Amino acid sequence: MANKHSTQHKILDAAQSLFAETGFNGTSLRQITSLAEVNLASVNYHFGSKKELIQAVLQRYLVVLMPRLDQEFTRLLAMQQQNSLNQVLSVFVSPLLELNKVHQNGTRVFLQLLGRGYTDVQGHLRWFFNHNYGRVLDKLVLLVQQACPQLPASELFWRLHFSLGTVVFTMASNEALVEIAEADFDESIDIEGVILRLLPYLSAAIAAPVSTVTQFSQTMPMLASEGR
Amino acid sequence: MANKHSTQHKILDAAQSLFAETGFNGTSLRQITSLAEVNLASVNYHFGSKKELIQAVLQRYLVVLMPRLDQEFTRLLAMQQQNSLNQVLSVFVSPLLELNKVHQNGTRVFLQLLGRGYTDVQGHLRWFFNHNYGRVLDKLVLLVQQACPQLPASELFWRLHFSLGTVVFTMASNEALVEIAEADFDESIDIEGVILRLLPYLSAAIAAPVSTVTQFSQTMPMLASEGR
DNA sequence: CATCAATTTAAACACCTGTTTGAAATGTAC
DNA sequence: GTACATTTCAAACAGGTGTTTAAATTGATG
Repeated sequence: MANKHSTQHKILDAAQSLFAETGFNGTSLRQITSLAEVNLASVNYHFGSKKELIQAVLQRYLVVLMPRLDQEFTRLLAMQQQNSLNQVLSVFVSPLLELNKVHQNGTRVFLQLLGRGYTDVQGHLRWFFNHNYGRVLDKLVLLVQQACPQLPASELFWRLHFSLGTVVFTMASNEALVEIAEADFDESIDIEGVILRLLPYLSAAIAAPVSTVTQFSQTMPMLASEGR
Repeated sequence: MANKHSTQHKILDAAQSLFAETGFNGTSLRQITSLAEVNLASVNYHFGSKKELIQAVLQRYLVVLMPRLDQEFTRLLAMQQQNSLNQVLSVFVSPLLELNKVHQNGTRVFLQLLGRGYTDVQGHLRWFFNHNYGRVLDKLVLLVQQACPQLPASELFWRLHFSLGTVVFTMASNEALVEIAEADFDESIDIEGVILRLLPYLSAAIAAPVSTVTQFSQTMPMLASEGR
């Protein structure tokens, strides 16, 4: 029933590759069933609808990743001494890379899918995610707040969203970027390399000094008043 | 012919709102012509195809923005003394905000469209952009390279793309973010405020110290060898 | 007003979409 | 082997997609 060559499994495998590559909206059920070599109707038979298939594809990774993250966050929160921002962000690395045990290239595929979830218009996915895993991410916010006590809450809010954008966008366009990078710099770069390049970037960004300039109009007033 | 209520203009206006909101693939010509209150066939008559319409929507902003950026980049490159990273990034602010003269909320809409061009699978757009404006962005890379001489070229490539992701994602979800921010922190924030918050974030991120760790496997070998 | 080009229009084109149907095939238990 | 539930299958469904066609309308020029 749940063996590796069952119809369900073949559909999930085919779907995740195509979803990651061309997005949820850009992938048709016929493409999926054709790649999986199963009948078109079997998607609706086994998963109900395309929406539920999308959620099932993501759930395969989330049920592994989120408990691991929750465990790490809880561990850091229980620490006596202050955690550095680098320490907080580093706890993502190991749980993310363990997704390679779920499936070949699991880490890359999952992050790509996550990006698709934000950039494709998939309202049901956002609800699904917040409803099931919102509490885990609350712990992350708390940890970053402790690591950067000098940051006002509003500034932290924006910077965490900036960072989410960095990750999500990078993963959504991952293929293209890796292609260009390998052609231009003759470096073979995998998902692990990208994650390791992200860490110092995000650490420095989130902990950046807060700007004293609050209004552009103060420095260049002629622009701010026009055309809006 | 080119007046504000011509069929062409009405199509471009309707198209840019829908494209920004639901992406290029997620928007149908019938939605566009319905919102613009013109006949369906007029899109193909005036623009040729949907692809060319997408390019025309972006071109309206690019022909304003890119010469301005080019001019600023050239000015900075001609300077005798070294430019700081902050100075380099700051030259984006004024040209971007001037897009509000092209159209109401032009800055936000343009940045949203730019993001859609990357996340939707639009190969023709990438070609169109590189072919027409590749040389301008080469100057930017040169400027950042001069401002951060310690950064290897490949590291700089990735960080510039990370930064593009930050900007694009933030603008794509700008409406929602501003709403939450205003409700939670009682601050009124517009596109200008967001751009000003981005500057120190991106400056610190791009200039971050380069990690000495090049392979995660060096620190946790048991993970790297499994499942890939 | 007549002529000719530019534009708008409704209709149809061929193809793709997710989903449903009912019969055929397969697996399972007695 | 017979009965029953599970799964597979080809076909059709209703609706959407970008694009094309040819006729109707409009605009400008002489």
